[in-house]
Amino acid sequence: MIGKLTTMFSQAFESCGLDPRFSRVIISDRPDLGQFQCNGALAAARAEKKNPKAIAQAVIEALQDRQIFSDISIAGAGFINLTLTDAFLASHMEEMADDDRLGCAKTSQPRNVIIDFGGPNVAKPMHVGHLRSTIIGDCLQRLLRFTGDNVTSDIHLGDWGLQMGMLICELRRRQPELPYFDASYAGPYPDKTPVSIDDLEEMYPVASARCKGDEREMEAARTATAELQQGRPGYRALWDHFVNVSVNALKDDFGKLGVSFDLWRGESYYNDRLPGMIGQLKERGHARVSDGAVVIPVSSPSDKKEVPPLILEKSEGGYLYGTTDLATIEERTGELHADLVLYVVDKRQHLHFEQVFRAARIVSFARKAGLEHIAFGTMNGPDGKPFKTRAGGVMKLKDLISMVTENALVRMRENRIAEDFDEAERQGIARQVGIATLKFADLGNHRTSDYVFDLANFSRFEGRTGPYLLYTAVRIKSILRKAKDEGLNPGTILTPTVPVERELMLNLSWLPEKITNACAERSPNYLCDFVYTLAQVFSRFYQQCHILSEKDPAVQSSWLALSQLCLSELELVLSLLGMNVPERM
RNA sequence: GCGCCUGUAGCUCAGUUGGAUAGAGCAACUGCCUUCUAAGCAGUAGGCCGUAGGUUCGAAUCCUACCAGGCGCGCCA
Repeated sequence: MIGKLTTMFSQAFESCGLDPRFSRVIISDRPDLGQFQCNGALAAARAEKKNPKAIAQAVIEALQDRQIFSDISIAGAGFINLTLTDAFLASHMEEMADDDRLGCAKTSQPRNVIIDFGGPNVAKPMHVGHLRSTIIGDCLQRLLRFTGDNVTSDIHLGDWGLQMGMLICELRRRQPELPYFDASYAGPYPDKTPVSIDDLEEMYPVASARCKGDEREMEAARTATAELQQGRPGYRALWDHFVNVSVNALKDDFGKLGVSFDLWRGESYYNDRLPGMIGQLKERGHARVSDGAVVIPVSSPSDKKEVPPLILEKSEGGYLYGTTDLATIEERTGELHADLVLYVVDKRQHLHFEQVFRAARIVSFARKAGLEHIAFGTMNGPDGKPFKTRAGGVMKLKDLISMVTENALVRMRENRIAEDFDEAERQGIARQVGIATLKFADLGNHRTSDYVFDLANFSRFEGRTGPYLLYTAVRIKSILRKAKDEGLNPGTILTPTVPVERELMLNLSWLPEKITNACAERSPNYLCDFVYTLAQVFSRFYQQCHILSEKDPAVQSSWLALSQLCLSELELVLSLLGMNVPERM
């Protein structure tokens, strides 16, 4: 709808000899004065040094199809307020309801987009810190796919860094007799893993602390990492076990969140191309040796701050994650033909991406592709510091999910919801409610702002929450089901009979632009805002217009159609946010 | 030290490219379930948008300075 109106205004601006970029129509923030507004006359007046009211007047007169408006007026300094006729609004609803994409066009120029998110590490359990990257990234892949881009998601597993060396050393300390550590052993190595996921999760913090506290241990870990990266067979065999065990556990976690990836590549995937890449970059004069390390200088004279070079190879021979990141870009823009690569990563890593992106451009790996760091804020505890559990550790994602699911079950029992459903269905509903609580609490915040991780936020069922949205959608499903049982079906959408119905129609008409906007800004919270407002308006409509007992059959079938459209929008947006609506609850 | 980010109701946060009277939710208070699920709806109250200047017809939004907090700054990821 906004698109339609903006197009009309663009033409009007142009025919008045004005720049059409001023013509944007927006949702009115003075609903008492109009449903939509165009403030472009004010901006154009400044550019043209003319009277804004006169420009507004001229634009209005140049407008085609004015019969769709019941009111066009100029107010204040030159605001143009617009109100649609009820007839046009209703016919627009019909149009949306008839379209299986609800009026949301697919892009005519699909891009190859790669989204890199999740970012879990081998041997480290997924914790609440991974939540944001995962659900923001997943939302973006759903969104861009819906708008027509060709999206590939890649988990980019952290399977190749120093933590691997630490783990190798830690296991060697504990079980030195294993064949993996014997350099003279010729194989074959055992098929059975020497460690479980629980072992790994327990070992990593111990190993990490030991290395931090002891320079010799750290040195040993670095050496082991370098040997692994150079292909020492025993270490590679051991590493395979670490990775397999971790990936199985990760698939389980991501499965619970309803998140999937097209590619499960890790840093190790690029290992073989690193030496060649570095050699080539040295030859081409982009990389040079500095303090024993191989680096690409990326600073530029216009920098306000000092930008350190990107280190490709450490002085003792190991690679860093920037090295694989650079190789990854070469592959993504080359073999994978990416037009756009999104990195959904904590904003504290901003400088790192600045370095990597600059390096990629300097060495021409970026080609014409856009490289974007989709930064998000840090998750803090109530004390403003990174979140810790009461015991002082980080909370595992697995435990958080069980907690929200359990909370949902408790609430269902209290409210006597789903009492007569079978156990499996009740569990299913609790899971969906739990996940919706979690995702909405997170996605509802603006991406870049830090936020306080408060367990209460993830256990709330009233107000602006995921469960409220599911509840609203489920109530609509229930009405439609009952209507169907009585032989009542959605029909033609008629002009509104009460103000709240008109308001519902207006909100429904905003969907396509809200989606476009969320995409353009890579901001899931715009979708959250929209879907919450829509649910609120529907709830008011639901309160005021009793559908099943409506006497006038034409009005009743119109209301059913409107409810159906509302449900379709809710389900669409919730699915983009990664939430499923139960059939009943 | 340099750089980046944040500061909006008691609390948690929106505010979509400078617009008219700054919005939600939670918490508080008042009403509404013998009609579609009360995880709901209606209403009351709550603000010097960190502070001070500046640009503009117009600023929470842009610029400058200051205050407060967070984060980052060459061989971790």
